Amino acid sequence: MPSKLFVSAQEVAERAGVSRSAVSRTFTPGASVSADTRRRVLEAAEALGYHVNHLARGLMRNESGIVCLIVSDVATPYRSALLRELTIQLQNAGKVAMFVNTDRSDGSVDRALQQAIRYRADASIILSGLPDKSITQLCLRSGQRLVLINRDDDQPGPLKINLDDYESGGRIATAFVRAGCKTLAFANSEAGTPSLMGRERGFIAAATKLGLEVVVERYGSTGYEAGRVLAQRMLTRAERPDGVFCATDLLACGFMDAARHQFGLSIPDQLCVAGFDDIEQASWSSFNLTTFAQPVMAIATQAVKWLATGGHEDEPEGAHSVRLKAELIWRGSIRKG
Amino acid sequence: MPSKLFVSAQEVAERAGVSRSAVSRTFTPGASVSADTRRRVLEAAEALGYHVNHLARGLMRNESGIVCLIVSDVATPYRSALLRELTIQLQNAGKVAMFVNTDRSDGSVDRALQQAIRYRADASIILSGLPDKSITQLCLRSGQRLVLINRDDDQPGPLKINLDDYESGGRIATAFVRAGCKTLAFANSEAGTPSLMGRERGFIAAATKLGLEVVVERYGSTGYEAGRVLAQRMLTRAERPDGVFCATDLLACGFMDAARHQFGLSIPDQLCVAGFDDIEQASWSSFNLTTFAQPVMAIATQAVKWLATGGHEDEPEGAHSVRLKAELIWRGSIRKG
DNA sequence: GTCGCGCTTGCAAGCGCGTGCAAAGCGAAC
DNA sequence: GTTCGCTTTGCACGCGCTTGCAAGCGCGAC
Repeated sequence: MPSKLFVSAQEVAERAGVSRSAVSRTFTPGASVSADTRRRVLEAAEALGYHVNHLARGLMRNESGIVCLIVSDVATPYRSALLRELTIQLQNAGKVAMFVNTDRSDGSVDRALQQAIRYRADASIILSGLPDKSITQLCLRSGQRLVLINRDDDQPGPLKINLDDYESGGRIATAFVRAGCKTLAFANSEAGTPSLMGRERGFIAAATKLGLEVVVERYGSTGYEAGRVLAQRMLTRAERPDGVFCATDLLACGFMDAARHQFGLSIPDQLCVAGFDDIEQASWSSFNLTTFAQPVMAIATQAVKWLATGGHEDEPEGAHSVRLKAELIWRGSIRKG
Repeated sequence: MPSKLFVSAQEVAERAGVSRSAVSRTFTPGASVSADTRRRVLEAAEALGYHVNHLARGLMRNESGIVCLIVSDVATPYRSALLRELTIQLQNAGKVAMFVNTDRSDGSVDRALQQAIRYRADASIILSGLPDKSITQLCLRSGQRLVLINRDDDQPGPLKINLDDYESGGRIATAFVRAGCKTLAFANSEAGTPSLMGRERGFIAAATKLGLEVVVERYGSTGYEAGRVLAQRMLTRAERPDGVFCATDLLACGFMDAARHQFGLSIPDQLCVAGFDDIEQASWSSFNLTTFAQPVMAIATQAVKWLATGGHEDEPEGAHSVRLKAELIWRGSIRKG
């Protein structure tokens, strides 16, 4: 099957009339090669279609240039947006992204991390789930860096990037009160991740401080369908809420669609809604959703920067954790105060 | 920095009291190892946290297990759905996905393919753009398989997966006529890819055959905003179209939103709309869009199957090209005939 | 006891590359 | 002409792994 193999540095060396090390050095930034040999090597390489074998290089340098992205639900707007930003910035930093899909099953993330280890990835970025402690230990012992995004794990070593979910919950509660809402509600999924729960707790805390109670309902995933179901449940209550904070934009979209088309409610006149993530659909005029923007770019920048600098072990403990601010994007789903 | 390295087969061999080859064979399916040594090796490996180095294995076997996915606009619903399916199926086939983002710039795809070559990927799957002929030649010469999805290139060698775009255009034209539409229109982007143009040509051909003219307007990308602009242009015409086929669902979403919220039109009573892709949003009740479903699963299956079988060179030429059918999903954006 | 067969196992070569080390080349200073 | 210092170059080793080959082993048949 492998009829013609790839061309090796040896062949380039022969064609250029130099030694193999000269070829190697030509493609190693900072190595000592005269301008003349470099030119001859490059010509030969071009003619033969030579490309450095990064598998072999990774073997020698003990640094593969691979960064493993571990994600579930890639097809989701927020996830794919973050993925996009991460891969672009990784590419700019000279790394290449390896992509591993996870599902909800036990050990799924662990298997993904093992894949990363097998390919000697320089680092892994985890966007979903949480790996077993023994695996992360293995990664760190092996010299592999780890980044946890919105995962809120407490073990030392990995870089942890989180948002101010709790504070955001508070800010939006205030906005609802200003808009004159009397009955608040929080629509959450059953996933129970720290970010979702943070938003919930912050929202409830601020609302009670402002003298209002919050009805909380949790159901299903963080997707559109779950939002519809939550609307079903909440809008048939005796005391119908008139200000609903949905834990994600997708939930909010489902919620709004059900509220309008099934319950005939007008937004924001009869019902105020807010979401979280600022996915593209939130800006569509069918939704025009007031929401918090995930600082996707900043998240990616932080992650890549930490990887590029090698993530020094000796830096203060606090530096392993970053908290970013989610910006409130005002649109039309909440009445003006 | 690399304080503790990864554990190697040598160390496992020493701990298990066997030779290094025995370790290697234990992790090579089909190799000859006695049950006893296998057990001892596995125990030692477990204790030490050993994982086969796939860089080194790839070097020997001349088969890295890496498949490179080359995509632009990952954050788009259709693209991310396809990406998801591909990665899942690749994982199930024992491969791992390497992800390279491209942009609109010249040579972007070529650079991506070079990355694939550097990592000695077993194959590359191209979802966006079209590489230079010289690069694809290099890939094929190097023994790297190539899959082009919806790209419609004519050079031999790569597997080409396409849809029946032309026929789909025809089918939807008939549907519009049955719904009693009098003035048809096609809303396209300026991208001009073969798939988009195929839909356009098929739609026009069928419509003229049915005795109707088609207004064609092209603008911008294939996204939501372009759809709004297209609506702006088309719905202000003297002869306003009452049946519009949008080249993609995102265009359709933008078009519908503008038609409703800006022009106060009711869909499907005053205006029938159809799209293409069947992204998740098409099923949302705000849109309830009649559209063609990309056979995402079938596309991925075909691609992975071809890679798994090694894509024999000696098979008949026709086998290098696959045409799949886009299923028409009936929803509520076209009146019943 | 001997032979032959089949299964295991270790040896050693080599995949393509980076890099330390020493030799070579070269120019300037004496 | 000799010496010194710097840059360039080739050699050879090793990264962690697979695999052909031949030796080792156990066992039944003769």
